[in-house]
Amino acid sequence: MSILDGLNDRQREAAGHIDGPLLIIAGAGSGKTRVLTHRVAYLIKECNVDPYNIMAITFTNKAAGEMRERVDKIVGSGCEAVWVMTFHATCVRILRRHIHEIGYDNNFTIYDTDDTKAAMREVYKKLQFDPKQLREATVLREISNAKNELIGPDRFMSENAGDYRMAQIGKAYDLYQDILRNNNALDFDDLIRLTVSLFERCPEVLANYQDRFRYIMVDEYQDTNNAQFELIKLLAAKHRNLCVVGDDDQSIYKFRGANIKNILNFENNFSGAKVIKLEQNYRSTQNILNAANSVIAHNYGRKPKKLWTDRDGGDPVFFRVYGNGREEARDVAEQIIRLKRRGIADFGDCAILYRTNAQSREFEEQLVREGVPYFIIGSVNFYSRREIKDLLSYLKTIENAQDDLAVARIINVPKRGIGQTTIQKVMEFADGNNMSFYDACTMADQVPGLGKAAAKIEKFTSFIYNMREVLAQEGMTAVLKEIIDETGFIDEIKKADEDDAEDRIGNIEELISTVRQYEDNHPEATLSDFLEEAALVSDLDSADEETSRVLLMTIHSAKGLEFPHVFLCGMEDGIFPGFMSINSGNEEDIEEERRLAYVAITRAKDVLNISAAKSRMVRGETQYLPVSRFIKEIPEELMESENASDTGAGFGSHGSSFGSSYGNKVAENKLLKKNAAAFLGVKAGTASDTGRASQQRTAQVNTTAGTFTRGADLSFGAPDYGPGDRVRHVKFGDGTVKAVDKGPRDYQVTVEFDGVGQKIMYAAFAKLIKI
DNA sequence: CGTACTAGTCTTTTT
DNA sequence: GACTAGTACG
Repeated sequence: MSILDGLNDRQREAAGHIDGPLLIIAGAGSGKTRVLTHRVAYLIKECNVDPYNIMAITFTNKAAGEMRERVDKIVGSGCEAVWVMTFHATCVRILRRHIHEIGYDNNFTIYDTDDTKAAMREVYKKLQFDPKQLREATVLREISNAKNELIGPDRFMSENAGDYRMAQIGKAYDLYQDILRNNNALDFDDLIRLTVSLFERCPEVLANYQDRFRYIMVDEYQDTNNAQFELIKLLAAKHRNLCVVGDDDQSIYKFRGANIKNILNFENNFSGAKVIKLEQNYRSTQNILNAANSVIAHNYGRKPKKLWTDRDGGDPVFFRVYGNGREEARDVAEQIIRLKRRGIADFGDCAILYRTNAQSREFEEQLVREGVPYFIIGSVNFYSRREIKDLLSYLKTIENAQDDLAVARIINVPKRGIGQTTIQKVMEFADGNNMSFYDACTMADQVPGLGKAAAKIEKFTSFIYNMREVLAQEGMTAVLKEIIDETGFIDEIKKADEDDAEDRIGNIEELISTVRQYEDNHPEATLSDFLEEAALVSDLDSADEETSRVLLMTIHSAKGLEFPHVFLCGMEDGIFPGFMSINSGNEEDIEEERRLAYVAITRAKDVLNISAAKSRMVRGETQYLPVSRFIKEIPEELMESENASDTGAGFGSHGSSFGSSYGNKVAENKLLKKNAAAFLGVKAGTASDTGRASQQRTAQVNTTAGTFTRGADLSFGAPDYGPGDRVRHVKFGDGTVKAVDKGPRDYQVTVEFDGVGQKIMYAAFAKLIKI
């Protein structure tokens, strides 16, 4: 009995092809992970390949983990030596060993997007650039693009000397690299780029890895950028046993440098390549596949393929149009509840997908209101939350204080009375004496013009010094707890703002237990090992631990996942496809969005619900957008459409209650919004109590102004509840109002929440609903 | 030096 | 609408 039994013919052919370049075009749901894992097992078990000689590269930790697990299962012990890692982790591993050979320090830290922005702000200060003329984000994007093309600062500057704007960017690039270098830091793009340059400049290092990795596999090959392509090409050059798996129709990462040509031209780049297509889909119903096939057929220049399944028919694709975004969200929540109640699906079988993260809020609100358990993936990565980053910066500083940005981040967190001017002075001193910021801090008494601040800095450095002792004696969990206790970190958060203090403290607790777990599982690991892992982890990696909750995520995050019931929302021109791609006038941008639509549709196993809204709040403005062009690309006979817009004039519906005529509704709404705010403002001036009269008055205002009295506007009006009333909060649930106090800006409300306890919050912020 | 408020920007998508 | 950098004031 062979390992390859149980695969279909195509899959078996792919997994069993061992020598020479191989391209596997794997349609959505065609079992590509299965093929990859079986191939690894086959190499080891039946071809006697040493696991040490095999490498599999993925894009996400999740994919890597999954593959590792499945290989373990088939092969059993002995496959630990196989490298199954992300591109970034692979490069880090190589660079940690060899980067000194191209003049860097092996002990580098890794900068995430936030750190990168901070570094760029530094650049702007030094070069006296004006962010209004040239945005930091633009420069960072250009730098990233350059790095993906393996263009360093020198080449960038010489190639762009003629163009003023680009020359400015070149200067920024150059200084940005200096700053990273001084902080002993690499950004994500550097990890790849410098590995390539290591290989190019040190042939013996390259030869070493070429000999080691005789069999190389790359997952999601359509997402590789040029730097990653070079990396693979170099590694595979000797043995040419390169197997790449991908789907050109699912290439959705152009914005971060992915080059779809890598997969389209694979046969040209690797002569003698074999190409195998996997077109049988094991996931979706035929109806869903037909919809996906019809949409993607509108793209040009793709590798022709057509998914098929033996799951005949199935439900039609449901398409509903709502009056506005809130109706859409509410109805999706209700539909999910109905599915659950009828025993058709569990919460965990449902996923809500959208184009942009900003769309998640409305769904979150409605799900909370309906009491549906949910989990949002990706809005804010755990490790980039402020309190977490602060604590990680402490750990970084304790580990080695070479990263100026990390030190500067925490030197006054919690408040130590060390202000911006003091930091500035120390920085100048550090620059002038060619030392790190932290080293300058340790000799604060010699920095001119510090005065009393010097003593405060001294206290800080001696604190760090003590923590290093604790780390050495008691380990990382202990230091982390010590930092939190000694600095009064949690009290500071409690003091700062009442609203999300709970969340933040919860995050901190989670960090502590993560560190403890890590320490337990890796007794030999150092603090820097942990920090490295933290730098390369994303939110998505924890997705499958969430079992019985509705998952909310962007379509990008959903790639590679599948759900019995998918709700694909916000299908409007301007949202999906987005304005950017419509306005660019470049058909390629629309094609990229269409591929994204294809990815979205093919996530659904059993039922696909698509929805759009006639009007929607975008960036604080109501927009009226037409139904997405992609909807029209789905044949009518596959769809069941419904106009689900709420025609009643109740709370939440736009326009109708004002008896407005058609015409320029957007402008009209803006005007009404202004008037409503002004009206409320007047009332606020006179409302000195929270008694019944003002309650009624506000209630009246609310009906008149409809949905316009939300958010900041409300801060002028008195709340429509008072002590003793029952209220509902989106996060904390139901509770009883204890007190309402008028504060300087807003009403402070004290509520005793059932089971959650007492909270003090601002009325405008809390958005409490009287029940 | 810290705060409290204002003005301006921003939105695609993420390893 | 949300967030952030910048500014005026205590």
